[in-house]
Amino acid sequence: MPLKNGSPAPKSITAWTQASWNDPLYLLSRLGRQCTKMFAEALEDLQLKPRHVSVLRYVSLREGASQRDLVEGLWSDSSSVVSLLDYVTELGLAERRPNPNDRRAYALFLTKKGYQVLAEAEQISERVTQNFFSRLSEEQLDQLRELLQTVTATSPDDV
Amino acid sequence: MPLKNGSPAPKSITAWTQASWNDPLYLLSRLGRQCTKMFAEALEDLQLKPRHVSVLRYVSLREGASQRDLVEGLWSDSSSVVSLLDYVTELGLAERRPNPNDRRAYALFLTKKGYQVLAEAEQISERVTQNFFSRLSEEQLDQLRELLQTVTATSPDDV
DNA sequence: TATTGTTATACTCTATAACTATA
DNA sequence: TATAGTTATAGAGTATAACAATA
Repeated sequence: MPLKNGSPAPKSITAWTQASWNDPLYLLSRLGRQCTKMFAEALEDLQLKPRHVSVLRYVSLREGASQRDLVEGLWSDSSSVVSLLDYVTELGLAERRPNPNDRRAYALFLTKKGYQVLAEAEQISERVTQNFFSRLSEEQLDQLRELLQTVTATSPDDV
Repeated sequence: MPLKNGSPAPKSITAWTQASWNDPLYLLSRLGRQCTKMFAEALEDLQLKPRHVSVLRYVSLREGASQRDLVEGLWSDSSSVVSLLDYVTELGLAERRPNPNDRRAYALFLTKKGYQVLAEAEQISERVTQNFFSRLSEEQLDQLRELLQTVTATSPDDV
């Protein structure tokens, strides 16, 4: 039986899911966890988690960034960033170099291997994206992306 | 500077966010965590977490359900369901009654207070929804809901 | 006095496996 | 032999506060 908003829930969906079927908060929360999990599984061969890919991405786009920059960029906290960087550094993907202008801070760089692994991770990301959103047409995926961008840009915490 | 797909990233967005600005996987994952956190904070006065609201919702729509039903419906596992139910039961919101047809299983019900608190939680959910998606028009929110429904219905794990 | 990075710690969530009582 | 529920436990993720070195 169709509900007030949106499409009727497919038969395969459980009664519970029907209850939350029109709740965008629930849908977003659930899909967020689900796609993170899927991405994490696809990354296993690279010994990386999605958060590590975020670190590599960030550093690749802002060579010489400090850990403080990472904290703000990753929507994270300083102690988490320490261990994320410890990890990718141990894998030989990133380096902490001294910052000549501020002896407290590091200047972060990817190694050659770091760039290679990041490229592989990005390919995996695209594969997972195609898989996860396979039921959407290209136009619909563009639409979804734009809507999510709009919400992201204006969420209370902001970015 | 506009990127290949989607809208250009707003000025307030950090360089890092620009990097992930067109990655629907990242957007979904980030917004999912963010809205869950926001909902959790709004629920503090009721002493509930989002997962507890899911439990109440589920039981309210399937009176007499077993814990096993909850496990499947909540995309969870049996031990988590035990503690979630312990919690809402201690708050006097739900009851475990014996199932007359199967002495291994419970039949779950909400108390009168459970229904009242669920109603309050649903109001809070609507408030958070309005707030979180405030930049979307009603039509856009409907669009987003339909897109998320489409993705949900067909994700590999399925429901 | 404020900031960068580190360590220690604790709390929540999630996942697993072993167990009981019933079927 | 399989299923409903429980317990114990361990791992990941997150958050906080205290601290050292430097600004």
